[in-house]
Amino acid sequence: MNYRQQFAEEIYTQLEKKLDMDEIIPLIEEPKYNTHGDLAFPCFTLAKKLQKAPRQIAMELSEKVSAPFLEKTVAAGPYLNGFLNKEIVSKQAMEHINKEQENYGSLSAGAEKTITIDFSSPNIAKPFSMGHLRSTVIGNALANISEKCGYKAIRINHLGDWGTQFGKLITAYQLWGSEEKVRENPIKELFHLYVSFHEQVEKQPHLEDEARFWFKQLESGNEEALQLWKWFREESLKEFAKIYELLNIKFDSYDGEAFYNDKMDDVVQELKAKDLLSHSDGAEVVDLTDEKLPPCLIKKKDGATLYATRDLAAAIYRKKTYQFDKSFYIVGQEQRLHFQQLFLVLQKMGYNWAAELKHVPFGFILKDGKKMSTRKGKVVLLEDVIKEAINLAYQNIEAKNPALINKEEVAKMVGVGAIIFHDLKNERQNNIEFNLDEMLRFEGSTGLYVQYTHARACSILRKAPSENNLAIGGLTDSYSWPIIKTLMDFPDVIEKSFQQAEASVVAKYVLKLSQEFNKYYGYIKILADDAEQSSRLALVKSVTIVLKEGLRLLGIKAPEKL
RNA sequence: GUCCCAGUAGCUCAGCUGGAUAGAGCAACAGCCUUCUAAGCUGUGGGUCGCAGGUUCGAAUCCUGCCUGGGACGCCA
Repeated sequence: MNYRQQFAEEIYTQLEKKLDMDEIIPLIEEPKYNTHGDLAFPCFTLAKKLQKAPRQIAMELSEKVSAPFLEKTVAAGPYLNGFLNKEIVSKQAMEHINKEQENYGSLSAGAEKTITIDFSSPNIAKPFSMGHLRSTVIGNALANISEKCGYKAIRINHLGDWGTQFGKLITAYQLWGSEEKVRENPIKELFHLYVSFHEQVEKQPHLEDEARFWFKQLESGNEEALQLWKWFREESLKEFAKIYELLNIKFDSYDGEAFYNDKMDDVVQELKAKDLLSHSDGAEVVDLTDEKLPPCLIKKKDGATLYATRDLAAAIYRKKTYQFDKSFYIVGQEQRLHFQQLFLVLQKMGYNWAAELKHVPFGFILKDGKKMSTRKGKVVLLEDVIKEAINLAYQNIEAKNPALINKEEVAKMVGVGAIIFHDLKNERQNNIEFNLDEMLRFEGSTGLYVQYTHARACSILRKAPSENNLAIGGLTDSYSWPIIKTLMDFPDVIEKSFQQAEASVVAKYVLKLSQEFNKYYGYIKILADDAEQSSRLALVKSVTIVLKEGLRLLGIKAPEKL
């Protein structure tokens, strides 16, 4: 079904080996304008080799190249353009998709391989911010896409459940906290305490010492501190679980920072044994001047470890535990340097598998062009945003289709879908200006647009005479053709999105397919009772299969009725 | 100061590993529901692709410099 490859082969034989297949394949492109056909081969590179004008080469090739899957080849200036045989190609494509169903587009590149994906990783006792949403949504989509490529994906939520902020929190709790309030609304109350601490510390600097003291107590196993920490952690996890439930995301591991506390000593010892540690201003570091990077800090002056130490321990532990072939870290772009350092240190330790570690950075969510500040408590709560989206979706359903049976359920799919899609439709590196109105928009290039298209298509299938036993024939009209071609692109889209670790590739794809289908829907009466009806229905069915699967990869549900 | 990311229509963004005439959505305006879900479709207007060089048969795309915005740069994560 790979016509690009076949087209290249035809050219290859006709060229009598003047160019290798490896040289021809990347040259083949899709013409920008459909009047130019489906495949194009520019002859510029050949012109030099053959000492002939590109136009002439194209002309000569057009007379020679032919194959059953090609309707014709035409020389258009320096290009050799190939037109696919719509009858044969469309029949094959639709038969294939309807046979494979949701497995269409699955790849085997990752078969027998494992990938760990570190994502979401919220901080305990702090609200789930919009920034964490990005990591969560991108990571989940990439995990799904990895699985589609054949990998076994391990979803790891590397919780921020350790660190000096707990000293601050315990201090604040003992001064101003109440058990009752925390139980009532854990995250809000804990976050309130955290914010209060930062407010008060300006007037009472000794609070910092108090916080340090309590963190020290925590580290050395003080029972009181430990009990509080455990409690805060549990309450926070309960809150996060609500959000993951709404987003329909599950993890294989919640081993966060605290989990590695007892595993860092070994790492430090190993670094010492391998003679990688050096002293600098009282701290212990791995020097990276050869790599033109600032040194990687391993231990503070006071002997405490740092996040680099923790991440080293985590990487080594994960390699041992999961035997991964690849490992992704879905973490904001501001931590680029940290991951560069981390991977280099692992290399220096002799771990060649460090080459398979990949930081997948993403842009900020900005408020008025600036990074949102969490310390001052000015944060938009994700849970509120999701609830608002669901609520709005519900109102829309009430207005447009009040007879719908399971309105609450569908509203949830639509509202959550809107938020996920809004995040995934653009390249992850772009910064996003926080804009609630835009997130909750339900027209144009949105998740709903895709869901709506899917529901429309499903509606047609419900009305079709008999959905089963479709006698699929080829479709040759110009309205179905772009859909067929886009449907055929799906496997390539999966591959590309995985290689680039870019879920937006899939999001853009489902938008494009939806757009083409909606045009078709407008022009063609699908249920018209004529000889091609079953073929058209096969096309509609193919579209629903691919849209549903594409949305699933992004983490979005595709209701059959809207 | 050094390094990283970005700069394309009024706004938000596409543009595949260089290829033919620069593409969507939103916003504006004009149309399309007795007929498969109008949360849709069709049409119109709107561009010195940040600036200046360079490489090439060919540059929005690659290289260099500059400008603008954001970020990172040792004891937070």
